[in-house]
Amino acid sequence: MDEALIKRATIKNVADHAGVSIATVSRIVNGHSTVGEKVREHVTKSIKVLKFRPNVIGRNLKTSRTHVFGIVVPTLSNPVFAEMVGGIQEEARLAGYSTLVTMNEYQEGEEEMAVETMLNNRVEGLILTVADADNSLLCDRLDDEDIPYVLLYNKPETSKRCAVAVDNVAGGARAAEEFVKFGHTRSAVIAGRFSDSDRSQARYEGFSNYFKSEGLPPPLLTEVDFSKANVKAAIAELLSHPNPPTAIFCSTDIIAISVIGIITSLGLSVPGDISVIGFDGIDFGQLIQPSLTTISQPSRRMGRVAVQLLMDRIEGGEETLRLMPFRFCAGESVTRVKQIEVEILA
Amino acid sequence: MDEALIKRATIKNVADHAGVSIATVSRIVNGHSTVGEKVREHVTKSIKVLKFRPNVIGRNLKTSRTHVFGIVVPTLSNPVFAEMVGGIQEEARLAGYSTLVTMNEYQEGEEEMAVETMLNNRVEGLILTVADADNSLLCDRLDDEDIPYVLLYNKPETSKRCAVAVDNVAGGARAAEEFVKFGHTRSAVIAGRFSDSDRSQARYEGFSNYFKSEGLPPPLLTEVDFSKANVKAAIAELLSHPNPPTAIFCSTDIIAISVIGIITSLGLSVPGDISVIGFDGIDFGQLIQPSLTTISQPSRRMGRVAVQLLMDRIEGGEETLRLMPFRFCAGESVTRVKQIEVEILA
DNA sequence: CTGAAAGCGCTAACAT
DNA sequence: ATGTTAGCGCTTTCAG
Repeated sequence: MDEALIKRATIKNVADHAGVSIATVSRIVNGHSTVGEKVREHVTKSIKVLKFRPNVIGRNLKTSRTHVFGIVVPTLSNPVFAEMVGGIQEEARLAGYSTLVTMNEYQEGEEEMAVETMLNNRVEGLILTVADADNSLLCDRLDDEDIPYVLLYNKPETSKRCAVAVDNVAGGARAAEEFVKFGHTRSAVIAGRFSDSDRSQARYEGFSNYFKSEGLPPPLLTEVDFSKANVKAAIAELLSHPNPPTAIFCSTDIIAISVIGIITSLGLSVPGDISVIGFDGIDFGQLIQPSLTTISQPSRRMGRVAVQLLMDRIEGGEETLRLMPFRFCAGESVTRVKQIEVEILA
Repeated sequence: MDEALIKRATIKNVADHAGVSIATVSRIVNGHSTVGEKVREHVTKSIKVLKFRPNVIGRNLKTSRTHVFGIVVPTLSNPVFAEMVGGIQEEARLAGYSTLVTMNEYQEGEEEMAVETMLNNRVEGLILTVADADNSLLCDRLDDEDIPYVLLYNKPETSKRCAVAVDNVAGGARAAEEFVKFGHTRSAVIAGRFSDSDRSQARYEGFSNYFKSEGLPPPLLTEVDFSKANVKAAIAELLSHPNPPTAIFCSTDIIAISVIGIITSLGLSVPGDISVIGFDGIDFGQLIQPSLTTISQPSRRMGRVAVQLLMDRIEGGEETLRLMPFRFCAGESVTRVKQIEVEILA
């Protein structure tokens, strides 16, 4: 439990080995100023021989910089987050930053500790997705301690926290518009728990409002966690209605894919009997049959933009919201409501 | 570009504020030895007031420990890796470790640099999945520099590198056995590029060998990268055969899901016309219709075990291979070969 | 029970 | 062009 850190050559070892001062070695390692050609060669050889690897910890302590960002996501098992982390890393690496990643699996407790650790490690900023952007203890503390951070996917409404997000309400409305365009009047929303995700709630609102504004009955709402059993029960419940919905909007693609699988396994057809729209735009949606119609977020790009915004922040930038465009992605999971349905209604 | 690190209270500030020495503060922060009750209270208050957060960098420099592991995976977009990273983090956190994660997107170049950065940051060990365990420049360097690491998913054959993996050959054979049991004789394998994945190759071998050992014709092999277009072409090619295969084994679930989608969209049925088996056991396989029959790896647990093994290593442990059991996961994507097929052959 | 002091590996003035 | 030196924030003997 003691000397886990591998014993490695220090800058002093190199200096001694090469017969120069540590300052010279430092200069060479960091490509600074001019160093005599001969000396440079000589020292470079010593570095090779001793397998010298500059100890970033020493440097960090001296310079008070770590070049590390922290990332906090609910889970990596949802590809939408995995993708965004990929984008973040791409951009961060370009800027010379590494990333400390943590997921909270939708448990607020873990989050606390993980962020604590990150802050103790002096990450220079954080990128995170929280349950509720306007009402987050974590963000409160970050604000209080003046830690630069940017939210990803969250779109704060009442607070003016820095964020990169799509307009979830508009996205939900877009889904509704599509259903209505195809003649659907009886709809349902299967959404992730509102208490776990402000996005889920916003998407529902946008969807619901559109139906209302068209004079159509409001959608039936079911909140679910991400277990399949849960979704199954929700579907069963919906189908037991005397006049079941012909269109289901899901707050995430994972739920939508699950819904399609369940409906199909029940001997019904998507979109033949029921049309489905998801939200996120994960790759899997395009792999399955029928392919998923969805409101697609540019996750990878959002990750990259978040890094840029975070770096701006650190430099004192003031931009607070970067709204990203979502894209309606037409798949095969939506179709015109059956004529017979229309007749029955008439 | 200069003072990105937030100015925070140091241990000295706390000491001054509380009117004690920094040694005392340190003791309290680390819960060491006995400290007078009054002093402790007083100092604790100062810590609160000044929002003191111990600077781990200083500690790391002093103690030569970082409590950080590095993780290198090909991609996070494949849930099998996302899941394993989840397992790693769970276990690592329990042991008081954080993790620096990097993905190489199957590009060897990025990997080099990322690992370099990790080593400079003095990670205490690495957990990685490489293209070819027995033939990896990265592992060579790690060996050379005596950096503790454990491979995950890779199962070294010729080298005795430390690894946590399932028996991919046996897994492939298990898939073949299932097909044969159901009367299939003409098979195909759609596998990830062997040059990208030694697992892919091993799974193919196991599958292929089983067929041969049963006196059946060897499977048709197609290597693909992870683009859908690629898989589509592979399927088209297979179906154009005069006597196309009735069973397809895919080296990963992602490929399998893609294959099922494509076959279905072609108007054929899985498993009605063609049976499919995947490998990995990702959640999505159970979400789709038909649910995927697959050789499932305990990814999350493997991640946890990898952490344990890595810690053993660091302590001087010698264990080199932890073989994990795969689980045959029966879905709905496999069925008995059609009688008519059998007749045609007869 | 508490304080003084050395030093982890490195960078960046400041000398020369 | 190169060397000297003072810390960065912390832990940890060693004294008292």
